[in-house]
Amino acid sequence: MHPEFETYLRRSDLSEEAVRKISDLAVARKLRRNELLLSAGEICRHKVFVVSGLLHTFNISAGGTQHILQFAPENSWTLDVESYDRQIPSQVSIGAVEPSTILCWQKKDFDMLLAEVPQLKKFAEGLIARNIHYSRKRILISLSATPEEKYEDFIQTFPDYLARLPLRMIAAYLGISIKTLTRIRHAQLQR
Amino acid sequence: MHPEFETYLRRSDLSEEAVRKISDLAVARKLRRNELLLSAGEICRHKVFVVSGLLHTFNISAGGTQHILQFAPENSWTLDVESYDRQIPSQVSIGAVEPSTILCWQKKDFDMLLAEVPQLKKFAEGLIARNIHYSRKRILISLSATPEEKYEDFIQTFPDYLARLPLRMIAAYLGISIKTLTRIRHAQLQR
DNA sequence: TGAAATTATGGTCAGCTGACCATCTTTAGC
DNA sequence: GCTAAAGATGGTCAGCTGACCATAATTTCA
Repeated sequence: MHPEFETYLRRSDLSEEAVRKISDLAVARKLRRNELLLSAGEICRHKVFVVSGLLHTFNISAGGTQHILQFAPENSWTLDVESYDRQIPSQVSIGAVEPSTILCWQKKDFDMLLAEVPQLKKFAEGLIARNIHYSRKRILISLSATPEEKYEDFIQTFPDYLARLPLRMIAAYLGISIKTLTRIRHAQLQR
Repeated sequence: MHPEFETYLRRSDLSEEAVRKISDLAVARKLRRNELLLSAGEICRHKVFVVSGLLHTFNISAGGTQHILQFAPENSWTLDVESYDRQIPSQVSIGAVEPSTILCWQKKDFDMLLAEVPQLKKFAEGLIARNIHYSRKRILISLSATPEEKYEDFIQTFPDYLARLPLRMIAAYLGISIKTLTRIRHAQLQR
């Protein structure tokens, strides 16, 4: 039904039965470039898996500046976790950076799957742990690193994003201005 | 055995049997002011509950500047999550800001409790969700807020910390210099 | 393919921020 | 209670950073 997703799940040691059960409840959807999956103010009602393409979770501040909380490339998950968990309006938007294909589960269906498929529960816990570890790292970097160190860490951590994202989005993710990012890159060229 | 902790657990609807089972495996410990519970480089081997006092999780960067990831007041939990989960050396230290009393569980004991006490598992999941929501908020603020907005948000979110913490620690938590924090406070006095 | 939009870079400048140092106040701990 | 340490504030200054504007290159999509 959703072959790429099923391959992804099987790699994580889920049984064929579990894979089928999960996959059967997913609904596929395509997003055009710049199309929004979730707008700030709406309630996030779906768990989302990215089959192909690239999404980003962002917020536009009062002055109109964009700030990016997360990128979600193929074979990753995304949603606004607070809005999804509590079913309250989201503070952020989720949109497609590239044309993308995604799978969506209704919250009630996914909750049911988590309750009935222990392997999925275990798998989800692993994702959550990774998420927590990475958030900690990001907070520590935002506290301690210079703009140049932030950029260096970014291209080390996500080597392929440099070619897929406009620089202004990298700046919006790092919390520095595009001008500062350009200056860093210019300085690095001199070396 | 540990009355304050047991009261805390009971408030979260854990059965008396569960409370007893969890409490029985805890070992109490006292920390003097500035005493370290975990030093960077060590492996975090315990789950820790703060009965009284105040701990902080921090990192000292190359230049000698302190950066604070988290405060843990009475009735909260703390540990270095990545070091604990993977049993690898920690990048951060945990120390007592105030003289404190804590409870410690060995990782293997707590893992056993999580497996055998479903109510505890559920409870822990709630804590994890709160942690994730707050981390997201903190990342968004670090990306988008001015130093003054960060300070305002801090005293809104943690009203009582202002009286318990030296300002330099608040600055170290917000990722701004003590000088900038002083300037903000000075400016606010003028109004 | 071609026109419009987006993107990247550079110049300039104001001003915020942090580093360093000194002073005064408060707190800790014996 | 007393002494030493820690903390908070202020002055000064260099320089990093972002805002604004212009230009050139690239990409999108009709």
